[in-house]
Amino acid sequence: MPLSAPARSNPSDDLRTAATELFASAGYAGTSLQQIADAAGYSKSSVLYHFASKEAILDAALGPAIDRLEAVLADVADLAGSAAQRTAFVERFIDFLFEYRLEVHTFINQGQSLTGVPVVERANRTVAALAESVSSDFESVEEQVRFGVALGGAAYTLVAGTNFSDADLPVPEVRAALVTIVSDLLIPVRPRRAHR
Amino acid sequence: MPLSAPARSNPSDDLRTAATELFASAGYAGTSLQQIADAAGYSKSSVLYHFASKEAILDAALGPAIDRLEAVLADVADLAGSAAQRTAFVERFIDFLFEYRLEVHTFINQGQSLTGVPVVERANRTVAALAESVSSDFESVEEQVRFGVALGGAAYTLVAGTNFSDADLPVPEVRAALVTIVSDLLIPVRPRRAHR
DNA sequence: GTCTATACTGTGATAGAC
DNA sequence: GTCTATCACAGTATAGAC
Repeated sequence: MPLSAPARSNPSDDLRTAATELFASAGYAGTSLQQIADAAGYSKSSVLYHFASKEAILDAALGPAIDRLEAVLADVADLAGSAAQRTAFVERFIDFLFEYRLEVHTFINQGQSLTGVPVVERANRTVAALAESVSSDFESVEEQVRFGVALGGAAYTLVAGTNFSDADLPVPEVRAALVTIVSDLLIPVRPRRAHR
Repeated sequence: MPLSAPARSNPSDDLRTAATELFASAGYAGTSLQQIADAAGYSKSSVLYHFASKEAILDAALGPAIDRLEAVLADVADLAGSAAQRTAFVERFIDFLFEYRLEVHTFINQGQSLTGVPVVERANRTVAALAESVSSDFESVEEQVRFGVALGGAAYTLVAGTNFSDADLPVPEVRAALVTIVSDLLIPVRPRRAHR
């Protein structure tokens, strides 16, 4: 590997990036190998040289996000304690959503229709572990629903850009608002946070 | 029309129902006319006798839900006032989500990838009107994010059944929990609701 | 590593028999 | 109204030239 290597990514990364964007915007079933090839500037066959199949591309697209979520999870596995620790966890989780919003979008919106695909099953397991970490046992239905609304709502908000939402909100403010809202939703004993 | 007509629906309804379920579970792009035909017990050509195109089936699948949401919207158009009125609106909205959860699922999860499809654009306009009705002008980013989390979170929770959620929660309790949670999220001046 | 050419299957949609 | 047969095309994937 030459020291003065150009900044350009390798073909696999180009293809993975293009596929990640297309899977989020047009859906996995709605994206063809030809579209991925065109977006990355290769031929359809080149795509299948770098990846064994379309499913392998999905694997490469979602894998890093799951790795990152597992890392976040490992960091906070032991802390179930103070409110400050929980807030720190929420912040890290929201940051994860921002960093991997395309992958989260794909999982949230299409995970159900991709049941049985190994990488999606792995993601399901990781999210289940996350749920257990947040509330080691859901004591009430409302608590469980709160978790679902917080996760689904936050993930959806981050990604609803081109939908009915007016979109183009300032990122720092959205992040702060989400931290507040998700914290409120997840922390059962809720000392009111000052906001505004 | 004979008075003693059997309870069985007409073919168009059978096909529309089958398509609604398949669009929600496998996605619009992931559902073929053959699958719809098989599910309803007809041939592929019969499907295209009752509907001019695949897009026309999507139209028929989503249309009634949009009609219903518009009705809910019309009922509460004038009331922007008391907290009790807002709670009544939230209850009606949650009931709408339950009644049309398959259609809402399809719209929420795939609306973005179906940009340009007339029925989806119509749904986008209706939801935009809903947003304006709830908060005629979003005064802060947090308020706007709250709306997104409430809508996306509630809709997602109702539908996440086969996903990471353990599912199979009792409907009445989920409904009550959602009313509480969404009310908390949407009502800016928040006198704390007692729960549990 | 990248391409063209090709195989094969499934797609949405049409024509026409019954 | 429902079907079989057929169409043109796009889908994933493979083979082989360069």
